[in-house]
Amino acid sequence: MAQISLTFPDGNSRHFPAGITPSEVAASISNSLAKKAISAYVDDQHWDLQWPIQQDARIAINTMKDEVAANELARHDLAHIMARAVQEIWPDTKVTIGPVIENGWYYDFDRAEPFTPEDLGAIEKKMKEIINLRDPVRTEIWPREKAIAHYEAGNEPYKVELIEAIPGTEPLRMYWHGDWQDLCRGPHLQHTGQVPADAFKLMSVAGAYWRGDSDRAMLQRIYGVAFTGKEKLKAHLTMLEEAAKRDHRKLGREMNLFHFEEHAPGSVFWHPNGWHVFQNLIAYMRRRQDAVGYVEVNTPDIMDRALWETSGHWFNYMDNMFLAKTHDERDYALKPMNCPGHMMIYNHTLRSYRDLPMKISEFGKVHRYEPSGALHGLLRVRSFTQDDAHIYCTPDQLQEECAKVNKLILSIYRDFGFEDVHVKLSTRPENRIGSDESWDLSESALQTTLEQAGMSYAIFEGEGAFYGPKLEYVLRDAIGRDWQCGTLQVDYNLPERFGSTYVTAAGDKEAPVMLHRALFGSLERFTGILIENWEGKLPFWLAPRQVVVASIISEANDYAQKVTDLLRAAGIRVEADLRNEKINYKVREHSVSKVPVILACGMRELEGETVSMRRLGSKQSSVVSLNDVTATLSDEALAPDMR
RNA sequence: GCUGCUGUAGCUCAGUGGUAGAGCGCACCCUUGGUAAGGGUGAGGUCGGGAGUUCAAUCCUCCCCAGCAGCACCA
Repeated sequence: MAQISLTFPDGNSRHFPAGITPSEVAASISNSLAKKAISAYVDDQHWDLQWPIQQDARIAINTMKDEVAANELARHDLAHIMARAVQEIWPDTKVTIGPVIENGWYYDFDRAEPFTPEDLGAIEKKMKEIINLRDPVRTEIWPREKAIAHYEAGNEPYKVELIEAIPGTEPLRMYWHGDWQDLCRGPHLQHTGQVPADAFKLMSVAGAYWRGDSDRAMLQRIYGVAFTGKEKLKAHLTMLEEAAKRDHRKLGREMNLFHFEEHAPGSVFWHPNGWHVFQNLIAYMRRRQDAVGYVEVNTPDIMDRALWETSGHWFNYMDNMFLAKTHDERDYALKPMNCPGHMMIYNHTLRSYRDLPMKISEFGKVHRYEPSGALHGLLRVRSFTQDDAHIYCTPDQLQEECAKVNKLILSIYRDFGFEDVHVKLSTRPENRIGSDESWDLSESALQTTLEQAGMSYAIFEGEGAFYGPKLEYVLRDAIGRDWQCGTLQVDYNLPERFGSTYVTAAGDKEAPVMLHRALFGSLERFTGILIENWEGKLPFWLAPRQVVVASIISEANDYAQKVTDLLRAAGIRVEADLRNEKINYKVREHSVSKVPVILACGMRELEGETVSMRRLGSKQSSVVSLNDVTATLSDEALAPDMR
């Protein structure tokens, strides 16, 4: 029999007969390892204990102590166990797919009746019964015809479709958990009793399209989470509760920042506090852009159909546009993007190569009719303000301009505490315009930018815009959902559509390359992300109310007012709280509304010309002399770029 | 847009086929209290909108709107 060589993590190799399984390998090492083994990594591939190994490989045997492997297996087995439970309770249910995801798994079912929250409890109970059976898990490779015939006989059309989509060269693997069978890549545990019966929970049920296609059937997806121990499950659930507390929609209400109305779905009513943050962000960005040579413009919100036809939006973006009918004979539309307006400004005069690169920025409010189900607080709205800019440059300048934008965006994110930013590079889609040479150029400009900056990034093949590739800078919300914020896109298309040119040194006319870029992305979304990131505890320079001066007894009211006036004169956003309330009450109220600094004034402070300063989140207060307090706080009140 | 759920006072939520309740907040009064809720009194609701069933609808049915979770979408 042929021999193979398996290399263990300690570097030692041993020979085994070809076709040996990890289970047998473990047994050859020790009885206890054989008992404890749950799976293996074979050349870094997660390998079922039952699968034979046919060639030389590196091997590592996993036990329950290998958390990554243990979680992956248990979650996968739980998906099967859940599907089995569902089919035992409701035999008419058709099964589809059930993959492992972060923290757990889901499984999509087709069933006429919706699952209710009570059903989840019943399913969980049934799952625990199945776990207690300690049913063995076994696997076989089946020929396609047999598998298809099996699922046709069992009236499981989704499985038949899945098999038909699998290339004929790939083996079809079947798994059994007891008598319940599923088509599955594996690997799995050895019996159902190995999954942590006390460390999983079914979380929710929601709709999901079959094969992710909105033209196809809507299935019911049940989500579950599972961990290697019940403490870890508990910690996860606690984390979710904590995350819910930093939801920007909740904090926005508590901090009186903004609200929404059903009369304007997806559009923000900014309250004074929230608008202050918003304007502060704009002021910051304006300074950052001014410092590197941008010029700011403003273009109309409503423009004629003809412009949108030229830009291509009228035919390509119509479904997402708000239209404005007027009493005259003209069709107008609210701008969904600022680019066409900037094209008008660029084209208004003859441009020279000496003018380039030209960086036109606008805090432009755009309107997009987003699908109702997509709306999500400040993070996905129908009207929003972009910190938009378009950079017109020569092809020779492209690389350098991309690098500058990338550098600027990272520097800005750092100012807001975002150190690790996920970057996606989306490349040419199938439906695109422009020559392959121009795509080569623009993709490489973006990729080179990231490489030179030493950044890690993910490539999304074919997900670029039809006119050019893009970089997307992604930030995470409180519960781990990703939101695209900044973007950098290369565009050869729009300058051509609008006939934009510049005069070269030789006196010829050539089309400029255009970069679209937004750094915050949307002021609305960025504000929402900031609120969640800081749990509402905005840094001093951004906080709408920076200081509240609270009197402790009414005799100190005049003094508290004097302190307030002093700080206000120094440019601090400050309010006096002279109400007839206890200091405990005032401290609590202003802490809840996230005021960064509370200055308490009683008789002691009055007599000593001091204040008692308490920072948000601190239990302690410190005595600061009146002379020092203004200087300390004025310094903190400066934005990071002004320090 | 799709599937499911939700919509009662400014907020968080209870409740009933006979037109409504709590806590917080708000107003007023008492209280002058030293760092996360002092006490009392009071005001406040077309029970998301429309239609239907009924002697009677906030409650049951249907349609619409909005929100929540997920999916799809996101130039």
